Amino acid sequence: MENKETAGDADRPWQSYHTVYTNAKAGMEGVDKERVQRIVYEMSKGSKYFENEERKEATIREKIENMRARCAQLTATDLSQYQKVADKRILELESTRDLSRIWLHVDMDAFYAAVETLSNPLLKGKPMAVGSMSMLSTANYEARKYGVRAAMPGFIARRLCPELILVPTNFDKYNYYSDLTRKVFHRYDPNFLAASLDEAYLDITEVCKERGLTSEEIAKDLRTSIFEETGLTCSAGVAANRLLAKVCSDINKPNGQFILPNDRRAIVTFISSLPIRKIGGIGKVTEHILKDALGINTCEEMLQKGGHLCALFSQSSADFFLSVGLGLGSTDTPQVRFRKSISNERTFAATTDERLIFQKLADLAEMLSMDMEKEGLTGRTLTLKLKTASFEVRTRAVTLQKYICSSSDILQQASRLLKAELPVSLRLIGLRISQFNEDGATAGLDPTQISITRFITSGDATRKSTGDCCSLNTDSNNHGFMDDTEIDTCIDGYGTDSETHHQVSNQRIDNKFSNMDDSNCTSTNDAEKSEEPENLLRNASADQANISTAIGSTSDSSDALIRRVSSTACSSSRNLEGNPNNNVDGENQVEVRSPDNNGQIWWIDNYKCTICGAEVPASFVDERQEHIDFHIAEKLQEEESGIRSRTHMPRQRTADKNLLSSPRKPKRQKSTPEKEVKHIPIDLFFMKTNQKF
DNA sequence: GGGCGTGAGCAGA
DNA sequence: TTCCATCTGCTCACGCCC
Repeated sequence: MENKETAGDADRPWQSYHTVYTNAKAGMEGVDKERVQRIVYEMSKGSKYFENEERKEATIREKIENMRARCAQLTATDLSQYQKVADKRILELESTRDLSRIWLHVDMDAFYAAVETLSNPLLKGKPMAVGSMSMLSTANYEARKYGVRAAMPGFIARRLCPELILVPTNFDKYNYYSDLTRKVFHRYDPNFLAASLDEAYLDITEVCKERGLTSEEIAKDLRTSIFEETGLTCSAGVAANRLLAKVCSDINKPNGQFILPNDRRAIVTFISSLPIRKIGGIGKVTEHILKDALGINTCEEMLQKGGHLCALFSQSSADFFLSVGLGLGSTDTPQVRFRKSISNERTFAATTDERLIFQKLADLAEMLSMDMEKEGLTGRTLTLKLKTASFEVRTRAVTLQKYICSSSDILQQASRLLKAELPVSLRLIGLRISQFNEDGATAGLDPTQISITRFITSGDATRKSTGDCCSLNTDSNNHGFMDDTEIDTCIDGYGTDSETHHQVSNQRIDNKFSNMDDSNCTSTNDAEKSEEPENLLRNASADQANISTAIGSTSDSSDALIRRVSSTACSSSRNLEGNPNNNVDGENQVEVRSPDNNGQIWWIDNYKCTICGAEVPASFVDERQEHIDFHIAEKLQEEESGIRSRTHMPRQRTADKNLLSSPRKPKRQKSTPEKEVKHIPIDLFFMKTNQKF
């Protein structure tokens, strides 16, 4: 992909090692790219990761060769025909051009790093990155001068910049500052689209009119407000659509802005020389393919090679490329869209130990179940993701008759999928649930049975799809919907029982103030060391017995399941580093005190926040203060907006069994994103639109 | 042929 | 010393079934 990768490759093999680390990014203009590329290559060479990258590269090369071959087979007549198709399509696309709106894209400058510098001014002016030795989330501009950047492993970054300061992520802080920026955005466009914690799109058409200001003045005004109210700088881009606004915001980074007039000629001129990689949606692979197969380097060339694009790509892809060439993008404010999947994945030291692997699977099932419960989700497609020791990624999916959300259901199905892959050496396991129940129907039900069941249980069924959904396995009515396959799974699957959960929980507590790195997941933590293989086997047997009992629907098993759900759900709040379980003891969790009406915060047992359940020992003075500040700010914002907080709903709902019979909250109303201790999933804010237009 | 399920992969933050 | 993440949306290709 690099220009120089030809004759000198034998002497400088790193030039053909394609990584994202050498791509131009704001603040990296003066970087010695060759040095960075050499170091990245030398540190990666020979590793399994490197070998896998080479395999992937070979696959892409093969794809490109195929495309070239197909190109070569095109006759002049074929090309003429495809060119006509392209010309027609270009006219159609052009007719959709909308220059009536003014979009502004705001991008906070090195957001996480900037927030960390605000909290610790000693970091100012020093090369610093947020993340761990495994992976960096972002780097400040001082670090970028050395070639250090987001998505780079920390150990490589350290080699590039030995004095680099590494700061662990703290999503509480980022959420807090993100909320502050959003209050500002709201004043300019109440319907702004948050693309992530540090990015947003605003339709400023109306505010320009109302205030009688130009888009440039509005952008300047907004950036000033952001700085005054947060102490953080941002960059802005203004253009006729979101695709262009995003490109524009990158031009004068950091702390700058760029205005592209709503004028067709200006847009076409701007886009014509733009490298295709600058466009959102064109990543490393697409760039590689377009460049090497078709010789397309700039957006203008998308139009020039329109015939080839129509010949070689699907209609939707060709449309996207052509619209990029025309500088078209979304101008509408998209409808609110709900999330389509929810997942969890964890990397750990590669292992072939099946007991360990199943234990990690159980952890993930538990975490996923809690996340689903928090959002009141049930789904029926479960996807298991595996990354082998050689970095090969496999996914295995199953679509069920019924919607599930309980950890035991998830684990049963996931175990089935995993068993088929054994033996295998794994370094990552992930679980994803999709195909959500749009209807808010009850977990465990066959979707075809929803209507009639609702009818039968009218007035009561509605409560069952939210936080208490996981307890539905205790409902004897439910068993009518369990099919033979599921019974098989229950009998031979790796279930979990409360004892196993207890051990899992303890393991997490041990790590809860450590960074979110491999150490959380490796097999060498204390809790797992103490878990003797015999105990694991006993637990596995107990799991099977427990699940079999559940099928039998005895009241004992129901109670056990309720206790299990209750104890795990009580620990739903995650700590700052993303550790998913604060559970100490299911028994202790029953007592939950509400915050007082004045928003005062105090600590249960001198370590647990009464509002969100986050555990911060007394010795963590700064962290405690930050935590309190966060809740106070949250409270103030709620009072201002008049929106009732739902922050600790899941905790209360599951902790108090009496609430199991209370009416459920409306399902997945995301107009006000939930504030959690854990960072807010990006997609809750990101109303992703069709990139093709 | 269209819908659905599955698996792989790309992209972005 | 450390040794390449996590989460989500989306597209595409393929096979199966009606």
